[in-house]
Amino acid sequence: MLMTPLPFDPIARAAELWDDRVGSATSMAAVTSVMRVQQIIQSAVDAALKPHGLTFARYEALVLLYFSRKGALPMRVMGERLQLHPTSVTNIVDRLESDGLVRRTPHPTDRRTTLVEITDAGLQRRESATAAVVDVNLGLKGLTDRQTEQLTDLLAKVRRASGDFED
Amino acid sequence: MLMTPLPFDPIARAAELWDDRVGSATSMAAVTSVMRVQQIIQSAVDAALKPHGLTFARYEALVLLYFSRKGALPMRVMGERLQLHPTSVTNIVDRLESDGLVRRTPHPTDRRTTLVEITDAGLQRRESATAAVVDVNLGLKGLTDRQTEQLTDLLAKVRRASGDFED
DNA sequence: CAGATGTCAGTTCGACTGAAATAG
DNA sequence: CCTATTTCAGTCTAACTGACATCT
Repeated sequence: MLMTPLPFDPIARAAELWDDRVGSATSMAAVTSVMRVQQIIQSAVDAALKPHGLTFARYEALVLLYFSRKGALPMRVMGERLQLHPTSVTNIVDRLESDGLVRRTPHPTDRRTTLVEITDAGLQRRESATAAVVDVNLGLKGLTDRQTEQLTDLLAKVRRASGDFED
Repeated sequence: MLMTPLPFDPIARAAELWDDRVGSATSMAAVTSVMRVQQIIQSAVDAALKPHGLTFARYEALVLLYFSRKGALPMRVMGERLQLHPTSVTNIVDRLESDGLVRRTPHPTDRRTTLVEITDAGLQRRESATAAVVDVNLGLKGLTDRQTEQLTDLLAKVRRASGDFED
């Protein structure tokens, strides 16, 4: 969607009002900022992936399989890693499979579980799509490498405190 | 959705693999972190708002009107501020209006534009919902006030560089 | 006339709930 | 019997496209 920039920072302005009327604006501003930056990244990445016939969710699934030791994972594990609802995993794998990027395989020992394996076409698609995504990542403009690491660290603290991971 | 934490930081681990195989992992890790934290916040806020019959998008619209000088704004301005597609504004206002939280009014001079005005019920709903949201904001745990401000500042740099606002 | 504003119809996406089938 | 894994049917949200009516 085409978006013309506002002539001021709407989050900073909302924070002033919030502080006046509600109090504790610092965390509200941070929350709103995260939501907004996610929106910016999501639309940039989706636009970059569109020519490759992928959404960000499907691209993430493809990358997860690519990174896995055997190029294959159980559906349940995919849901765990990507923090997806089981039915969302089914949905996403359905679409990847109908595009031939992924293949369902029976698990050798546990007949309940379905293995999802990335195909050669999937590997190729991941590669071409990644080039597009990297351009956008580098489009995390405005930050030095040092600041980018700071951002990741701060967000990791939030994630850990929210039970996203342990250790 | 119920989520058990992973025993490691999946983003840090992915960054190692990414670095090995793709390069430039720092911005990839930051991007993934933003996406993940947004997901955490979104589901926490949605859960907090559900008893109040609001989604985050509708709550944001309510707050925007509450903050506006006259408690009323044209649809187009709402879309601009909330970065929403015109049809999404129509959709969201439709639902708020059918819940009696908002009212469509003709613009006094420009007959093309529709003003959206927050009702008394809307003001009350915003107030009760805000209590729930503030609890979640304070649930941006793991960060000191100083770190929260740092986070907002870093994200503001990204937003500015992406043309989210000027000045 | 061109441009702005809002709506409508219809599609896509992904999260969700509840239920079921199958297997451990 | 109870639990785990996946799927299916259907709902809900919100973004999007394209078309349109209305108005400046």
